[in-house]
Amino acid sequence: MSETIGNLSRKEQVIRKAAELFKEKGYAAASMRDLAQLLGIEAASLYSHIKSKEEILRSLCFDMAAEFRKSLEEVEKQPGSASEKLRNGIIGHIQVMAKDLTASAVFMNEHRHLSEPYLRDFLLLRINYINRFKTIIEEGVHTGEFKNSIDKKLAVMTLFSSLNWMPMWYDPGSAIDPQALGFQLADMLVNGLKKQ
Amino acid sequence: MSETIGNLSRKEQVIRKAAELFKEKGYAAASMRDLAQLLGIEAASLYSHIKSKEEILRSLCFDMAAEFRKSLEEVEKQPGSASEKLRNGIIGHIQVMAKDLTASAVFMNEHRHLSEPYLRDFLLLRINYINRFKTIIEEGVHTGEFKNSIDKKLAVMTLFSSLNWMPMWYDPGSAIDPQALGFQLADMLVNGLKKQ
DNA sequence: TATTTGTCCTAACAGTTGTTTGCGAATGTA
DNA sequence: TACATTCGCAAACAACTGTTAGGACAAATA
Repeated sequence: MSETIGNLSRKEQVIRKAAELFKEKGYAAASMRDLAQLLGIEAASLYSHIKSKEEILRSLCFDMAAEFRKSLEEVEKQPGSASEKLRNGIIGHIQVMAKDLTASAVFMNEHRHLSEPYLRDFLLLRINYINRFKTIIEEGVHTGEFKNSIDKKLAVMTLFSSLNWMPMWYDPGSAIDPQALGFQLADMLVNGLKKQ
Repeated sequence: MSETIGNLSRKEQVIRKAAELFKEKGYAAASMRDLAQLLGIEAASLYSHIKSKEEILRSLCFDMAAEFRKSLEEVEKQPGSASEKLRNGIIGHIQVMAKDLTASAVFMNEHRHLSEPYLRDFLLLRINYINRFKTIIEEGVHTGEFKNSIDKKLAVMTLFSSLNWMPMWYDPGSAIDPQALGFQLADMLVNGLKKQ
């Protein structure tokens, strides 16, 4: 048994479908009966695979968080100027998202429905990640690469806003592929829209 | 009757508090009993002032939409280069948001819970607004002010992502005031982080 | 004074929520 | 063959959902 259709265990199938549902309707508005119906089973049967609705959300949020963290660590290892690091950080972030747009959307929009103490843990991971980007920006301001006229909190928040909304509008079947998207996004944020 | 504490009718008080609640917990997770408790009354009493939960959401979303529209129309009237128009559009958008950060957050995050046909209407207003910004960007590319290397959809979506997340992190009591925020945001998006 | 309007109440409704229990059937392993 | 595991079901649970009905009291209006 344990058919692992397409290399996915039944539990993984449940979590995947849940991610789609959470993305579409939002965590709170998505019921376990909705989810069961999408999988062609009864709601009670879900509990053969998962412990609770929130366990699904937790696994989606924390798995994504781990991916982001891994990506940033790679970037930090490599030497280079602040703009190069920032550029690589942006590209890495986009690539992680592009690997699972659905989970990314849930990660971004639904994490607030985590209960304590998970919510606290999640937010700590998040602020740590953001602060490491902020450090890169501060480094760039310090070396004179970046303007010092811009508020650093504003800069880093604007950066993450741009990145984190990508899963909401990006169509993976479109002309621009994830890598090119990362390149262009990095260019736009670092160099701006204007010709120089 | 009709005490209008602080110039707000009871209905307006209900809608305001609802906005706070919707922002904090999300529309779907916020119950009418939660809202009633915040106002110190029973859930049933809310219905003396409003027709339904969704009516509150509708009024929040469409009132904000009208403000954004009004602001953009002002900008379009005035002559100037594409970067000037874009800059003014950004500053206007930020100012509208800053006037009501709570309603702005709801407008942005909770509009999807509108039922048809309101959702459709809302999305039409939104795409129209976005397209008018896109036109400004295209104009800038055409006149050679902006790079033509950047995908226009990407550019406009990145712009809106940055703008729309502002209510999530901006602290109105902070050092940077809404106008300076608009200036800096416009500068960052048009000219980038890098020194020129 | 009489009447309307605004505001809130208790009680209740029908439906939905996440989840548990106990069971059965099929599949894989010994 | 015997056994364990996986996967699913029906039925039920207590709690919660948005909302309605019908009434009470006070302030504003006539």
